[in-house]
Amino acid sequence: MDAFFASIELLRYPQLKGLPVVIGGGRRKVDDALLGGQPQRDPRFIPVADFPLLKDYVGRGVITTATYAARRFGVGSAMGMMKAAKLCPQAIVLPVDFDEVRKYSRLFKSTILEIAPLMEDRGVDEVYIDFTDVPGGQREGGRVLARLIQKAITEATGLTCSVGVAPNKLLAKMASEFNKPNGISIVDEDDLQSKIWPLKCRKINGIGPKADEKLAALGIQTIGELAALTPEFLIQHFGKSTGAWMHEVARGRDDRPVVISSEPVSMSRETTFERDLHAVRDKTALGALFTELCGRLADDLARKGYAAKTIGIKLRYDDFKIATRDQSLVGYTLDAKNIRQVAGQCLKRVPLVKKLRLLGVRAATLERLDNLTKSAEDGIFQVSNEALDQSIRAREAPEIIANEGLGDQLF
DNA sequence: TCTGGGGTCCTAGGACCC
DNA sequence: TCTGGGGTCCTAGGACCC
Repeated sequence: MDAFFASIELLRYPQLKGLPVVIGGGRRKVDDALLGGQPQRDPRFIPVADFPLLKDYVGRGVITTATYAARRFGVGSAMGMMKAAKLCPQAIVLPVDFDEVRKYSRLFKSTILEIAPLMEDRGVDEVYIDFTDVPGGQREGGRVLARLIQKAITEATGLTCSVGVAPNKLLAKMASEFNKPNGISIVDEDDLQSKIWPLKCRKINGIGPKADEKLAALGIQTIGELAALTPEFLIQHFGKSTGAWMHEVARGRDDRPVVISSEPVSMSRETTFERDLHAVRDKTALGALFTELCGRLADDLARKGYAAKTIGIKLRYDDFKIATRDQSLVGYTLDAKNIRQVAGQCLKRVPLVKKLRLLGVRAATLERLDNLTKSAEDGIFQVSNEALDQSIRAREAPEIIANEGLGDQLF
């Protein structure tokens, strides 16, 4: 979907069309009292001058999406708001409306499914579609069906999307970037040298900042240059798995299937504080936030029908270093109090000297509640709170307390 | 006043088991 | 006085993606 979060807001506030708008923000939201909470005011007629500007934004948020007008100023996804404000102070800033995003996400996906049933979900605004066997899917190399899908999505949502058509997911993903917004791009094996090899390695889905930096240090900038390297050389520098993979993708080869359904692996809740917190000085606030996160995680598990065998925590310190700890239980839980208790044990094992910027709680090794019926016949069971307590007690006396006893005082 | 939140997958060492 | 070869599970960290 093109500039998904921003485009959704433009449906609500069409008067902002063509203007630089950024969506995002952290805990300290823009003053949206003006925009939300006033149902009597028709959003379409709120004067542009009444919208909050990026230059007035205060807080730690990042940009989720920028309209194409804002992108011209160098503003883009994942950029800190403060940095963006310097580049484009006059941009209008709006918070993410997650309910609305979910609504449109479901809408465009169900529209696709009516046309092509083999769809892989890749997040709120992206999917892979296998239309090998969709009737008419091969006409004009796929262009006819791509157009049909675009049209159906726009009719259903008022939003545009860009489609890449290719023999595999790797190339389709790259192709989808070629003609944004509202574009279609068709790439096949014959286009490898002309369309793929001139691209930067970073355009490969799976090569991020670290791998790109390493490649650059080896003098490799483009996918064509990557393709010229031997598998032995790549394996020597990137390891057996990554090296062999790089050799394949540089040739446009990818045999991953389109996966139409999958089970979640983990669920988590985390929050970045408005200001860095100290474990001792801010222990009341921290404790309350911690309990709140555990409660929200428990709600998520219950709503989606899962229990977890592993509970973990995540901290980000003021220097941006991350620490994680986790603990597996004898059984499965989705109880907020259990989660809070186990997560509290994890917290005792991590140094709490530096100030904290972020705190998170994670549930992993998930099992569907349907598979956890009380009967032990299938060998899986919902553990009782008593058994869970035992499991927790058996693991007390944490190995490292760099800050002797501090965790105990706190949690 | 730089730098969100929710995910997946991989690696690597150690425990433990057969 | 030298010490297998699987396998699984647990834990911590890190790269990457949307």
